[in-house]
Amino acid sequence: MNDPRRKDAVAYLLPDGSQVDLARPPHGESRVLLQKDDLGRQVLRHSTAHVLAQAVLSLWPNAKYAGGPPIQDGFYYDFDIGRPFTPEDIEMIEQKMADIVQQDQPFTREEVSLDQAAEIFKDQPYKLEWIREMDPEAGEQGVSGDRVSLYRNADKFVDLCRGPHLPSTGRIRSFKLTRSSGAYWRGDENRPMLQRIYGTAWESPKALQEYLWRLEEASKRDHRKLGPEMDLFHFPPEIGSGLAVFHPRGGLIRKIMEDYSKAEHEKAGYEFVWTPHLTKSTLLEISGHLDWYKDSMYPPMELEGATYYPKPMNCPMHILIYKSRTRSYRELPLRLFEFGTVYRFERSGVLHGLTRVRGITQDDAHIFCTPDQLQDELAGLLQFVLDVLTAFGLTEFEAELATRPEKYVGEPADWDVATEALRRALVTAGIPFKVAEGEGAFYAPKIDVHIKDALNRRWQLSTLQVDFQLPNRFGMEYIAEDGTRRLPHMIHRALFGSVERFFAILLEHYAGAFPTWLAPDQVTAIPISDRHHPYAHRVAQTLRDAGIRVIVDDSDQTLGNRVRKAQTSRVPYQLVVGDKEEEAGTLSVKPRGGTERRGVALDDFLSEICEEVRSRRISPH
RNA sequence: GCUGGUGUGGCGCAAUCCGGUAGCGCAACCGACUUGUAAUCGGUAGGUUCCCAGUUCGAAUCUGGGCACCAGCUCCA
Repeated sequence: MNDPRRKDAVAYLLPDGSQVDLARPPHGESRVLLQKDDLGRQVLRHSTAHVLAQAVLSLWPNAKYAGGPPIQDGFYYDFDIGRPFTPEDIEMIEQKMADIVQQDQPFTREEVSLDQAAEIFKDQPYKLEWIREMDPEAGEQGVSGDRVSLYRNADKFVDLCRGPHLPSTGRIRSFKLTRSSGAYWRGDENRPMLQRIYGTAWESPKALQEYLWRLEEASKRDHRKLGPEMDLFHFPPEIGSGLAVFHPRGGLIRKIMEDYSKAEHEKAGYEFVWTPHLTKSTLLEISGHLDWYKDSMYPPMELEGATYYPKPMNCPMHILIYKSRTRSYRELPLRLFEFGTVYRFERSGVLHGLTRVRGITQDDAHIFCTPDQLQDELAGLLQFVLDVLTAFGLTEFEAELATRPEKYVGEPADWDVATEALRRALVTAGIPFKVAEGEGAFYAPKIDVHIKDALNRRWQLSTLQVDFQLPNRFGMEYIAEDGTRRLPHMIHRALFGSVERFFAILLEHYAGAFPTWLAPDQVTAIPISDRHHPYAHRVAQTLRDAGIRVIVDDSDQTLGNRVRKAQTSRVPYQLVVGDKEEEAGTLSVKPRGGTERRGVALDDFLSEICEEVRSRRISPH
């Protein structure tokens, strides 16, 4: 069941063209036909969640049930049965659900008063909590005033619910319970932990199979698996959770990413700075970060009467560079860039491979400008972000405009100016975006740029923030044309977000098969027999002289064995050379995932691959 | 941090429930084969069963603590 207080109610279009508000179905209409669209799926999953709760209640009559909405790809429902669910429990529940579906029980809707609802759910403390909080005046949940809607199926199960539902449980075609785990009641870590069961439901067995395939594919290309397997990086337990080491091949990919990024930043007018990894507490007191984030920072070191912290962000240090001398309006915008590694003590449970680490390298820059320059700077910056991400083969963008949170610093009027500047930049760039109310940082509103990867998963990458607070706190100024001292505006921005996270996303996006320009090994040369070793090495040297990364597999193995290894290693090109090639000075060229071409002149291949690398083409051919 | 789960040669797994000499495949190494496009054959070596305590005649297995990882919750400057 949905949290009745949800405000994101959506309308659902019935087959006859009339609209149904999911929060308030019209009188007499409690049924929606199953359709293969998002809203149809919501209704399906919502109904399946009811069946899940019904199954749990029938197996554990004393179970307390809380709520269970449809979610991306499925649904969940929270319960309290006094202990966690075991895998055997889940199997049993799934079987019970299948029975309920088989029985084709009709869903029916009714309306009762809040008092009647409280009586019906008198043994259900979680339901009662919701009922008590419903405001009869607001009429949010019920049909009107103090009335609230319930859904039953076959008099065997009743739930507080806004609906709508499928006509009957028999309409549920394909579902599967996927996992269970603890979840705090109402998402509050100070409240009891319930046991949540997750499931998925689809309009056809085929759609379910496709979904399960996607899950399997995601797990196959999981960077935590591919990374060590491809010898790119690992997390040594001796160093500690969330602290990765990059191996030569991973380090090379990282270097290529960073080199490209630096070259683009240089072209875009950035200047490169470097700042230390430790700072006295003084700096963080001025910036305010110590007040806000002390709990998620590495603890302080006391030395010679001073207190030092590993830096949790780079911004204040860049500000000190700005402040090192008087700045004129002629110098602005001043753009300071650094690959800055920062340390944050993320809680142990949130760490996740390279996507959530404790040692984070940001492609971090701070732009200081005059108020007049702000708008142009933002528009140019947003385009720069899209251009750089596009070069890495990420081409589907969406953005979020995150506005002032409940806890913030500064003047609301400044926040409004900054937010509006960001909004206009989004409109200029023409990126689809939605507003995330209250999701901004404590000191600034921001734009978050999301990309979609090859499996259609969304990742948040870049962030752009307009900050009036830190310049204030640090007393920054510039000398304006009229000779007066003015407060500069400050833009925080990162494109990759974190190099580690971006690395992981690329690894998963490409399933390890990096475009040639990023691939640590670009070519494998395979001599057919011992007598072709010299030719293979000559070919390799010619390519290397042109900057191509080549390995020669002259190991004592059969040709088939070495070809297989080259294929499974995801190297973009394999070159097989034997008598024919050596005599003619040619190659047999087989691109990763393509078909071989024999008799290719070495020079031709060389210019092809060099052009491919130069243009950063995504797939080899 | 919280709830639950997992931890066995480099990798993937078996033996764990019910305590009794830790096994298999791949990879590695050695040898033979000299190959025309996804796994040649034969042999060898490799283990503090995550760590520390405890129970026991005996612990990979049971108990306690720690570390690391996994799923989710909460958090994410």
